[in-house]
Amino acid sequence: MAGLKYSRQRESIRNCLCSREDHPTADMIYASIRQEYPNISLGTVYRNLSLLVETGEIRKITTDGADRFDATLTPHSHFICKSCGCVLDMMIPIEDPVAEVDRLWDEGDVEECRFEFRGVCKKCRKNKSQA
Amino acid sequence: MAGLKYSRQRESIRNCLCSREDHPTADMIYASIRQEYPNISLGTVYRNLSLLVETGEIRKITTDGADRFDATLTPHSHFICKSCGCVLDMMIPIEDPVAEVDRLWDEGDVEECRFEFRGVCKKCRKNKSQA
DNA sequence: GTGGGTGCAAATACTTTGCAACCGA
DNA sequence: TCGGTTGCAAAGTATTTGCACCCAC
Repeated sequence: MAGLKYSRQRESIRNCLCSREDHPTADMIYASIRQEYPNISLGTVYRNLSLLVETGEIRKITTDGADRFDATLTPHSHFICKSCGCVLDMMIPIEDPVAEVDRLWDEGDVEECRFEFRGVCKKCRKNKSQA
Repeated sequence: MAGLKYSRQRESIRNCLCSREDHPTADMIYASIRQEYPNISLGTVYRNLSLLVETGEIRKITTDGADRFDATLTPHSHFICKSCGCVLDMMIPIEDPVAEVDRLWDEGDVEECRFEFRGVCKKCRKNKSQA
């Protein structure tokens, strides 16, 4: 984990991710950063996102299609809209089942649990009822 | 959903998936079916897996890397090994939080919840301790 | 100066798709 | 026969990587 040098690009990616509420894909971040650094390359965005995931500064959310990234480290769940694909944070507290499951289950060391909810988001519901 | 005609290939894919305990990728299924039908193409495997997911006969599991498929429809959770990437079924009953969350949350209609556990599987734990 | 970081483009991994031939009802 | 299905290959999408140059320390 040593040998991490400062870079404007990485800093910018970090800031971008912290300042937005959605969970952008690498490409969305790329588009955003390009406004400040028109020469940044998509490869650099991917490289830095991977680095930040490794250091634990951000989280990667694997869904259908492109991966999404999240700078909110507070434990929370995600809601994935099956209609538009958006990802929403759910700060609703749900008792963490990790300890209990780790006790009951003999096949591996359980370290983390993610809840993933699927359904239709408010916007899509509204659009549907108008159509 | 009408107009689904029988095909040996689809039948074979269905059987393959039902007979194995792991959660194979399209490519693993392709390799397996090829022993019986050497001429089957990867495209056909993908097409049929999509069809079976649409009709609800199988489930798609999106993880890092290639998608995996699961013929077990009984509600259950998955354990994903961060070391070898294997996916294990966890039949441990966890109270379904969908209703409660749908009641509390105002941003969308919650229809489904998936628990996803991460950690290190038994095999990898063993290998690690031997090294 | 040195090693990590960058832009670029090529390569990779996974999945979808167009098309003509084929097959089940 | 008719329309769904297949094999093949090409295309598409998402991500990674090799390399020469650049910059922070």
